[in-house]
Amino acid sequence: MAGGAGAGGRSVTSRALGVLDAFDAEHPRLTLSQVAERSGTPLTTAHRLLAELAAWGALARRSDGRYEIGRKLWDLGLLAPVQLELRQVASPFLLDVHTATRETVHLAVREGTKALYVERISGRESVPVVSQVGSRLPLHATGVGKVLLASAPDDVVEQALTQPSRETRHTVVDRRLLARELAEVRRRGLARTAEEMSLGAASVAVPVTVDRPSGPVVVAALGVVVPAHRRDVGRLAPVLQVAARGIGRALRGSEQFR
Amino acid sequence: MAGGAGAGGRSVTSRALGVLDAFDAEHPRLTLSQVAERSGTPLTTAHRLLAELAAWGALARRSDGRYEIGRKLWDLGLLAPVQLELRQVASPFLLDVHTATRETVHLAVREGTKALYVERISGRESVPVVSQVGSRLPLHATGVGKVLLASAPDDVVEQALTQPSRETRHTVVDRRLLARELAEVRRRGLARTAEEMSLGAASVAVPVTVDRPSGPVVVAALGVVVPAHRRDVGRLAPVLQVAARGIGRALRGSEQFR
DNA sequence: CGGGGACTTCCGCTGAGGGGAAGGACGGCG
DNA sequence: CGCCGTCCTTCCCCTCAGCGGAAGTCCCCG
Repeated sequence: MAGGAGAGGRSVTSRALGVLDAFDAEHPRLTLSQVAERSGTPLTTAHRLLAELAAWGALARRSDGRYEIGRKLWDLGLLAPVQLELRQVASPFLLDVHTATRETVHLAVREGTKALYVERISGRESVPVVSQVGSRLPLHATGVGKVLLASAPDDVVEQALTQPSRETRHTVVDRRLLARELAEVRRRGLARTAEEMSLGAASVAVPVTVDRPSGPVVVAALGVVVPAHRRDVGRLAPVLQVAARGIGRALRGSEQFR
Repeated sequence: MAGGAGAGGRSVTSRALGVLDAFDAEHPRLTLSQVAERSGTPLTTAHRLLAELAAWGALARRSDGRYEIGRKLWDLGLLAPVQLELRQVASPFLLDVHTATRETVHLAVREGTKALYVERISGRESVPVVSQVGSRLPLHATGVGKVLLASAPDDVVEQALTQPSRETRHTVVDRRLLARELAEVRRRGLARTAEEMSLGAASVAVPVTVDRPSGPVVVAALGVVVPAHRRDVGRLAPVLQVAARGIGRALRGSEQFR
């Protein structure tokens, strides 16, 4: 093929994959020109690549001309063993928590300076929240995030406390305050937030810990999101802690998860 | 690029995607040579493509040399709006059914002559079953399958009843018998199976119906899987029916779902 | 009715990529 | 202990797949 020398310089098989990179959680449906722009691919090339990918089933083309991820990538994606073991082991426990609370339950792991939500259960009466399986949210503004941050290496904490994003008017962005909160989380083994990520929602989260020869390790965080006005938030902690301990126990002795 | 003239003749951007085709539910982890063989790609080429895909994050390479689907494809796959609306609307109802029964709950749609499982909830005490989100199981051997088949067009029924696969020794493979069962399913609005897909598991399923101007249309099937020895299977039907009706009602007025 | 933005089709030139060949790295066997 | 079979990796030359500029089509909007 020619031209490749142009801008960017993807080395990955042609630009095909670059085109897929244009799609993300904020941009799940794109028009031809959006894809071309976002991926830095010349329009003509993007046009052909999209057509090929669509023919293969990786993308689907809607009647309005927009492209979106298709069945084939969905299928392939489901085969990815992302935290597979953790999710399988934890799912029943999340259900238990949901049954007990009727609220939205989350399981997240730390990925860099983000909380990656790997499992989620949400009922009809639960508060609507942004998180979905696959979401990555900031560590400093969510319950599970604070729990994960509290056990993260210093350099990660350092990064996370540098210019924390303001998500709502309640987000704690003061470095000292956040540091103090983290200490508190470590001491109590429990994190709380109140409308720091989305208005109307509060959360409680606890660490999921596995005992290793070298000592206990936090491998995930388990949390519930409740309406901000709910007063009995304290009641939720014990339920979470029991579940988290159950998960930790169930994980022990199993393969590694990472 | 050269050689392309070889066997096969993929027209999709190089062979890169062909290589991904080698991965499926039965073969989620493959070695280089397996990929090469399964995709009909020369070993050398497969080697390079896998390396490129791995560098991009589409694939991950395990320490044992096997490749598996990586984080990137997982992310992309989650963006696919496969039955998105149906799943979002139905999830809370599945939770309700699970809460009431403590058994594995499934939501499936028909895809050709297969039942595609689009949502699933499974608790700790539930019977272990093969189905997962993304699984495709035969229509004639599962509860949700029978429900979907009962409302399928004639040619699909025709195909499904031709050489039905034998999954266990209890699978009904006799054409007349299956046809009679379908009639029964239509009449009662309810399907049952007993160890037809996996030993030890029985199931009950009902259709999820949406009222259209042209009349009611079955858009999905809702089912539970229970231990084969459980005697009160009849008790489950009402729960399912209430939930199915709830889903149908919630779906009405919303966009279409294919 | 004319201008502009978005999409589609064409096609010639070229360097990206196909894949044969050869070179490790194991591991089992005689 | 050396030989051979299997699997993975590296090299590199030749070729045509595919890049992308240009021109054409559609449709909306003023």
